[in-house]
Amino acid sequence: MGIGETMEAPKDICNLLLAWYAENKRDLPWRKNPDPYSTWISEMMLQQTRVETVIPYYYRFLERFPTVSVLANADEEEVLTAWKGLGYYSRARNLHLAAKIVQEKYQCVFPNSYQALRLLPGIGDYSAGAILSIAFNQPFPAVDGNVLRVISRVICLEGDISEAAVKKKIRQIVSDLIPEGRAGEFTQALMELGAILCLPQNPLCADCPIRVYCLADKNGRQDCIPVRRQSRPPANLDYWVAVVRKDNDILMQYREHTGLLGRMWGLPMAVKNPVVKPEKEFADQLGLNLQKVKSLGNTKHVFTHQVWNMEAIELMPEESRNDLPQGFAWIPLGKIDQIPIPKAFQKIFELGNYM
DNA sequence: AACACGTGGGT
DNA sequence: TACCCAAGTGT
Repeated sequence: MGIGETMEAPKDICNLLLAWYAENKRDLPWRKNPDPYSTWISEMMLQQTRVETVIPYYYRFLERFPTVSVLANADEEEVLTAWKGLGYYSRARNLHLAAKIVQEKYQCVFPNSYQALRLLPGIGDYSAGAILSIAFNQPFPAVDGNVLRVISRVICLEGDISEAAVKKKIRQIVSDLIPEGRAGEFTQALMELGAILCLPQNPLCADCPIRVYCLADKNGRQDCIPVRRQSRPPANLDYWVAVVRKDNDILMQYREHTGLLGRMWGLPMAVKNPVVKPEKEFADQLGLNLQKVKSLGNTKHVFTHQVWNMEAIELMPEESRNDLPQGFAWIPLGKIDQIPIPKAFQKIFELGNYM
């Protein structure tokens, strides 16, 4: 800093960041009118999900559920159907539940305090900070993956960012940085920097507005930071998936309450077993005599912690019976896009050209 | 603290 | 290909 520079670093960082943001921010739909409801919806959708993925869901969702009241009074199944394909379906259930709470407890006026927001299901520390700063311009830090990356690089922090103590430290730093009266812009500027310049791999440091303040860049550590403990490799599972077809109906299963894809509609599955034929396995499971029509081929679906290697088998019931075991139902092909079916099973339908 | 919880895009 | 990891939360 030269003589006559009275600006302190924190303030300078904020000014550079805000000026850069004003020039370079993306034109995102939820930035048009950051009211509490639409900010909340966008934040729930954006959890662990890319902006480009969220955009079409965001438009459709707000069109169908334009207010807290409409959302609160909708059927859960319709909310889940609107969420279909986005993943992490507990977000949709929590969203629906939270809307009911906002309606009952706050007469549909979205709460604007940290304590009240944190009590709503689906709103954790990050989302509370994001909603308070973006929708209410209150000086709360919102520390997401972007901010963790930006700040850990700026201070050249070599500690593991998945540790609570490290997150806490970064939250404090961000909190101290928030400029007076500009919390919303600042939150978004920090995240935007992480999203478009301070990238996980090959950050574009040459274009960074706060490069002069970045200690990782100064030390040549920008490619090593942030440090994150590596996750356990996913388990590999081999399944048969049954497509039992009766005229235009497909036999589907409402999945059990808990666990992966719980309370979503799926297809009957069985762990592959080399000493049993799939038609026999599914016949036992479904209480139907089944005939194998053909194998529809294999497809893979990757979750964070599991990989499903699926062989889809088309089967035909040998007799027409209507008493199915608990949780199973015949669903007309044309109705399938109106019920919540996760991507893993959508892939099976595509494999067999059913849709 | 560590893991479950979806999906997709980038390298 | 395989791996990383994304505007995280709940348990």
